[in-house]
Amino acid sequence: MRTSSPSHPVRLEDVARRVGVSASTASRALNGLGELSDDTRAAVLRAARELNYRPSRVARSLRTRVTMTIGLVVPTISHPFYGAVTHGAQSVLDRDGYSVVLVDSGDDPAAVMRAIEVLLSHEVDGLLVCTAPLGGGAGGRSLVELAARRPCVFIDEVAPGAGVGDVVLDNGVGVSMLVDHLVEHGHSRIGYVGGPEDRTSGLERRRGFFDAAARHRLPALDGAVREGVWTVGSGFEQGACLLTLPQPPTAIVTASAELALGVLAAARRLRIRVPDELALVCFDDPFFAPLLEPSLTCVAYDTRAIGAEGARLLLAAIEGRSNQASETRVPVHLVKRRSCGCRYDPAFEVAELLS
Amino acid sequence: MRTSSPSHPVRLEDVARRVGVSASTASRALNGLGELSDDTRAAVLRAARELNYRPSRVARSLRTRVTMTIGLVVPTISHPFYGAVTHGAQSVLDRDGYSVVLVDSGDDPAAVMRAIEVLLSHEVDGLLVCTAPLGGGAGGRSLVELAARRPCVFIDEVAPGAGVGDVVLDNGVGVSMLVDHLVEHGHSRIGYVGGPEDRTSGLERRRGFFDAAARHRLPALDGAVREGVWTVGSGFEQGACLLTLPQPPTAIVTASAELALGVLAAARRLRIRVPDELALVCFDDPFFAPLLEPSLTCVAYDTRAIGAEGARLLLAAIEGRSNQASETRVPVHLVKRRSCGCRYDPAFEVAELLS
DNA sequence: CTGTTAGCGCGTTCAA
DNA sequence: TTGAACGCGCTAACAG
Repeated sequence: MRTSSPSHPVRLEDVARRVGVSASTASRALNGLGELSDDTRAAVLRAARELNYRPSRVARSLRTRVTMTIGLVVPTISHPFYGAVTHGAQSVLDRDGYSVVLVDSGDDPAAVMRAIEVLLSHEVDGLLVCTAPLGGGAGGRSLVELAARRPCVFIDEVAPGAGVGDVVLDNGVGVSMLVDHLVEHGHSRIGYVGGPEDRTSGLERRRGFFDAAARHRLPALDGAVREGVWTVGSGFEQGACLLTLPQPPTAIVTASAELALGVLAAARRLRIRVPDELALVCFDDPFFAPLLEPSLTCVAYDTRAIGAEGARLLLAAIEGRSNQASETRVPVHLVKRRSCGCRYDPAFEVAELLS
Repeated sequence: MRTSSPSHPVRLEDVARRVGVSASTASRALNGLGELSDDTRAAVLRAARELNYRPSRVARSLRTRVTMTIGLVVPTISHPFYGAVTHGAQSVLDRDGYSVVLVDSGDDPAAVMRAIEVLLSHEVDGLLVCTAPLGGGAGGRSLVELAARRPCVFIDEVAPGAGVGDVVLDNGVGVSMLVDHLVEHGHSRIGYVGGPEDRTSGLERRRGFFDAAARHRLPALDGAVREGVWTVGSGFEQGACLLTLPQPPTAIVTASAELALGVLAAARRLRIRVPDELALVCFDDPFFAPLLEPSLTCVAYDTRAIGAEGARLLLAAIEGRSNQASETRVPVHLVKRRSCGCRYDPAFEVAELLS
């Protein structure tokens, strides 16, 4: 049985009375505003500390129309990518006194909408959205409208015309690096396993593959560019298809780590040795990549920086420091290990683990 | 340049005026309270929809002293464990209309305190804390005080005397299962690599190891029980120590997946074959465990269920349905793969991947 | 430099 | 069944 203790045991008025000043003076002292004598200010601060005064944020928010909260929408917080994005964003926001209201919406566009609605109803000062249907569709329109109610930054997703900016990985460049490297190893029959193409990352990575293939004038292989979902199981299925083709590719690029794991499993099942009979490389650099057998050659990037940069963009817009929408591309780089056919430096291997 | 649009374009009063009733009547209609005629209620609801009315949660919160938010404190949101806990908690809370305010505090007790302070200042209705110094210390006391201001459930941490409950893994049972299984394989020289023992999981897992070792009357090996931190690098270091002992163990239990990966790397570096020369098993079942070479025998559990159960406990306390603190233990189970020396069923292997 | 007043938007008395 | 009045706790406008 809980005793119904008041949520605000000590109010500003209590502090003021204790010192013998008005509430507005106490408010000024605590917020460091206005001009007032040093001794009353000190007295108020002391009284506040003695009484263990904590301002009510909701009362303050009602008055100032500022909640000091940011809404964050992610499709799957349990995925390390979004976890790291969240970490990066949260640390930047926290430094500026903002708190994060998190909604794990899943991928369904309708759920994303509901998530944004909920966040707006909490009167968040801004929105960080890590998933969104691409513009143009029915969902796209209303998303634009929703996002217009508050400053909004899209992460890992370009949303032309909506929001105050977006921060996206250099998807095309990353996949190009992977293809280039396979070509350096002498491959020309290269397959690709991608993700859903209704979203930026799936779309841009596949485009990156086609661009690189065209640049190197690689032969177009029948059925060697496949689209799956972002899971190990899907990678296994698509990989098995690719590897049982009449003329299977000698190398495969995947659009994510999970897809690569699936392809690796498929190769093992078919007794195809990696990298001797099949080179395998992927976008994403999971922390266990050096420990796979063979260790996985990857395109790596700073996931936390994505969230941090998104948060910075958003804060700039909220605080009026930014005037126009901006698109930030986060750089990626190639990490050569053994699955591509490279020899792996044992010293580097250990260094990677200890980092 | 942002136009300073009012954050609440349409207020309850606007809806009321449109229908021609008082604000209090409109409030009653929208909240389904009081007794009022069906037609006015319908008219109010329609007007609210037409005007696209959204109640101001902060105004409501100021009045009702309920914010419909729950504070969640995690040490590292980018770790899949806390990501999954968050996912589980969020989905349960969302179903009941609560939103999650997330703070990624890190491990430092002082930072955890600050996180809780921030959440309390936002007047969250309850707290879910995934990390906490064990009671007794200086931090323990003030934590108890902090947690007393709002219903609080501890996750993955027992906090005797604080909060309305906790939900914790069956740590001891899990480690016992691992030891039992190694003994079945004929091992008696078993080493252990654990995590920091200032927290529940590190402590209980090590105790579980000692209990199981005593039960099986295993010989006590000098320096074969080691304490590290929860990283791959630490596992590597501790594993290397263990494996270069004059009489190294023939099997190693680790308290986490990261530690196991480190030990695996150390074994490879020392050219010790797993499982032929060293059996290796661990607490935690990461999704890539089946794809390691050899695939890793683990203690698995439902991570999301931990968060979900914590949320349920908290909601029960908030809504007054629960009367006393309760401790929930989440069951664990053994997943046999190849690193322990078992033969791995290929059919099972594929089934695991596709799940 | 300080006090008084008013009101953010809502829910909940009390009275009709 | 409905309306008028009040106040949650705070900050901003205006006076002094």
